[in-house]
Amino acid sequence: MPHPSPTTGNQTAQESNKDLEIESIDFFVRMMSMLGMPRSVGEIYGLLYFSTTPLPMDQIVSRLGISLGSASQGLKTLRSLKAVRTSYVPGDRRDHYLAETEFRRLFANFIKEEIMPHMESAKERIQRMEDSLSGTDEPTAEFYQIRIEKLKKLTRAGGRLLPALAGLLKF
Amino acid sequence: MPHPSPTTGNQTAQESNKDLEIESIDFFVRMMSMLGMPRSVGEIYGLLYFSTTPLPMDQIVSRLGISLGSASQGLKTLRSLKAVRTSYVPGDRRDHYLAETEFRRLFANFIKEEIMPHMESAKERIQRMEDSLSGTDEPTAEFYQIRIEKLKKLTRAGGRLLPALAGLLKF
DNA sequence: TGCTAATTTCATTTTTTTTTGAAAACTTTG
DNA sequence: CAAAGTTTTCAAAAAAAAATGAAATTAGCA
Repeated sequence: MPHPSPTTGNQTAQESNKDLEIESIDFFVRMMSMLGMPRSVGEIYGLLYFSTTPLPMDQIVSRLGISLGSASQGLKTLRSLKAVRTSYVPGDRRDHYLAETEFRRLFANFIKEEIMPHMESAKERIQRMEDSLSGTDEPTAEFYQIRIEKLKKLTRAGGRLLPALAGLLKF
Repeated sequence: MPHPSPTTGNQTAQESNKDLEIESIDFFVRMMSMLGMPRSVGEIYGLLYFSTTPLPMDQIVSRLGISLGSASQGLKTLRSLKAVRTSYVPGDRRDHYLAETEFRRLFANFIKEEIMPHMESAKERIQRMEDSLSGTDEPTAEFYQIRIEKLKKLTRAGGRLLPALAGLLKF
């Protein structure tokens, strides 16, 4: 089973603990998929999470057996979530990636980037509901108004609670 | 545009406010999809949410233009989330569905049913990580131990916070 | 500046998820 | 208990999402 260190001769630390790595990848693949992220994103983060050294993309590709495209795309996603960052390695032209492991920050970022924008458009949609209701004076108008009010409360609660969530995480 | 009441002659209240209905469906389709639910589930809930009367499945089918299979499957999902319930309508053999609108309860249920089971298996996976680490005495063992500890804290925090979340929703 | 390694992009393919629709399984009632 | 109405199930089709890989782009270095 040939698995030589592709460019740099640096692999000793990661060579062992294959089991750990596998469990980690498994763990994050599931975790990420709960958050609606594709498999490859979980795999990459899981690999980096237990890596003692920053890894260049081509090592991520060869170790995970995924394509260059997936790796590039996945790293882009992880970067935008601030879940990985690059670290400079002298004498190596490639970017080396490192997992960001402060979950509180990661979580806060996820909510801000992925959830809150939806809350905004939800509010607009509710506004449109009210507009479509105004001018109606049928007997059921009150029923609709109550339902709309519930949605408002829901989005209001969400809009306040979600950003506060990360702060509640007492890691 | 033929749209006769299929079996019962009861449609007056819903006939109007098509706009409201459309916005509602749109709203819940997006909301549900954020929670990983298929489109049809959001459509059904969105329709029922602004319906002044309980609706039988065949009306859900014809109003949304989805298949019987989707409707049956979607209602099953919504039932299991306690997001809809059936109400008895005298002289009608069909089940009539009603949206459950207490979001706090819905949310609590969602967390219990859809999220917590994953937390459990996450804990098992972390346990396996620790097992695979024991017996190693390489210099990097401490690094791994710290990472594992972080995961433990994460799942612990999640396991406590998530169930408490619904309680925090001050609707 | 020109050359090459590294990375990104994106049309295509593959995989996964969702929907459909028709058959099977119930259920009520005449 | 049969017939008609209702609901569920599930194999197949359709749609959506993700992965691939090769071409295009970018960036580092001589």
